[in-house]
Amino acid sequence: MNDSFFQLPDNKRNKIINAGFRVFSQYTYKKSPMSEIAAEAGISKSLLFYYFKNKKELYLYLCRYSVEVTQQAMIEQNCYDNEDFFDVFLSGLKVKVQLMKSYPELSVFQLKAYYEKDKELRPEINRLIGQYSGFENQADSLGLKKEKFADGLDLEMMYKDMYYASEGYLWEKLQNNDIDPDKMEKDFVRMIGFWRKLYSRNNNEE
Amino acid sequence: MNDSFFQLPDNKRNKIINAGFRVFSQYTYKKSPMSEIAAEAGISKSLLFYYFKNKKELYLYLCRYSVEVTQQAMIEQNCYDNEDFFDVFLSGLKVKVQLMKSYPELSVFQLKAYYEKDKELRPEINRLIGQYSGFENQADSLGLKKEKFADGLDLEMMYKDMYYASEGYLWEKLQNNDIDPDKMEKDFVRMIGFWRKLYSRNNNEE
DNA sequence: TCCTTACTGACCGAATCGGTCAATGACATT
DNA sequence: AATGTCATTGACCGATTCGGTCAGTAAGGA
Repeated sequence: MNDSFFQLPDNKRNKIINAGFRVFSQYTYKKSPMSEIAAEAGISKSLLFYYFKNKKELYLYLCRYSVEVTQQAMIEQNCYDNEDFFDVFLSGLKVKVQLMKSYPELSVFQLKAYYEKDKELRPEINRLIGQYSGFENQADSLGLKKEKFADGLDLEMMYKDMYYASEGYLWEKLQNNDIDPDKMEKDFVRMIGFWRKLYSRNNNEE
Repeated sequence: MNDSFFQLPDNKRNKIINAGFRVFSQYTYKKSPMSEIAAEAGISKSLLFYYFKNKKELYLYLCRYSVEVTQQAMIEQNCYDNEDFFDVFLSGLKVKVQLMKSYPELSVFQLKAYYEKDKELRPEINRLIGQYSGFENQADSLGLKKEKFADGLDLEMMYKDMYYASEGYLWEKLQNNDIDPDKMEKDFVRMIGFWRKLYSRNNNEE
C-alpha cells in the first residue's frame, strides 16, 4: 500500500474508499472489478493499482478502515456512558446513522464482509472484524432492570422487537437506496419514544 | 422455452428453479453465470440452454413463476378472509415461511428482481412483478379499528413496529442462511402473541 | 432400421479481469 | 536549462469466464 494514498486530500481519498465500499458491497469479492471501483472514484485503474498493490490489499484495507472508523464513532458519540436502556439503544442507532453521512455503504460492506466466503480472505477477515459486534448480543450488558418496565413484560421479546425493527428499518432504506441520515435519526427518535412510552412502568409521564 | 421442461418430474424441475433463484439472488443478473445454475441443478449447461433459449428467458420465467407461486400460496392460506388484525398479519407471515419450505431463496430473488437495474430487463420485470406487494401498503386495508386497541396507542407506529420487526427478522435469518421454516413460524406466533397482548385494549385476557 | 428426443462435452468468439509497463506531465532541485 | 522525482494515464497482456452453439450419443418407440 502506497503512502501517497494517505497524503491525498480527504475528499479524494474518501471518494476512493466509498467507491470500494459500494462495489464490494454490491457484488462478491471475486466479482467486484477493480475497474469499476476506479471509474466510480474518478481515477484510472492504473492509479488504483499504484495506491494498492492488488485487489486483496484494497479489500483488506477497507475492512480495517471500516472497523476503525466505527469504533471511533462509537467513542465520539459516547455510547457507553449512558445508563437508561432506551438512551443507550438510541445512541447506538445514532452512530449507525451518523456514519452513513460520510460512508453510506459502510454498514452493508461490513455485513457482506462478515459473510464473505472467499477462501484466501476468510481467515484475515475473521482476524480483522472478529465477532460481529451487532446489537443482538448486547441484551445482557444493557442493564435491563425489571423494576423500570411495565408489569409482566417479556423483556427478551421487547428487546428482540426493538432490535429487529431497527434492523428491518435500516435494511429497507438501504435496499431502497433511500439514505437520508437526518430523516432516519428523526424516525429513530420517534420510534424509541414510542417504545419508551409503551414499555415503561409509568407511561402516564411524558 | 422448451416444453420438455414442464414434462420434467417435479423434483428435477424444482431443482433447476431453485438453482436459478439461488444464483440470481446472490449476484446481479449480469453477473449470474448460467454455468453455475446448471452445475447446482446437476445438469449440463447445454441442457439448460435446451430448456431455455437464453439467459433472459430463464430469468423472466423465474420472475413469472415466483409471482404465480406466491399468489397461489396466498389463496391457499386464505389470507384475506380473516377479520382480526393480528390474525391477518400472522397469516401473511405464514405464507412467506411456508413458501420457504419449497423455495428457500424465492423471497430474496423477488426482492433482487425488484431492484434489478439491467436496462433490457427493467421494463419486463415491471410488467411481471408490478408494484411491490409487501406489507407496508396494507396498513389501511387491514381494518385497524381504534376501539380494539389500547388507549392513546399510535396505530401507525404500532404497524411500522410490527412490519419492520418482521422484515428485520426474516432478513437476518436469510443473511445467516439460517432458514428453518418451522422455527420461524413458531417465532412469529410468539411474536404476534406478544404484540397482541401488548397492544390490545384488554390485556388481562389470555 | 430409422426417427425423435433428452442430454452431453467440446468448442468458439467475445468480453472481462487482474495486473504491468512505458510514457507523460507537473513540479521541485540543482 | 537540465535533472530527478513522483502522480497519473492509456495501452496492453495473458488468463479466465461467459453466453451460446453444435456435433454427437444413447435411449426408446414405431
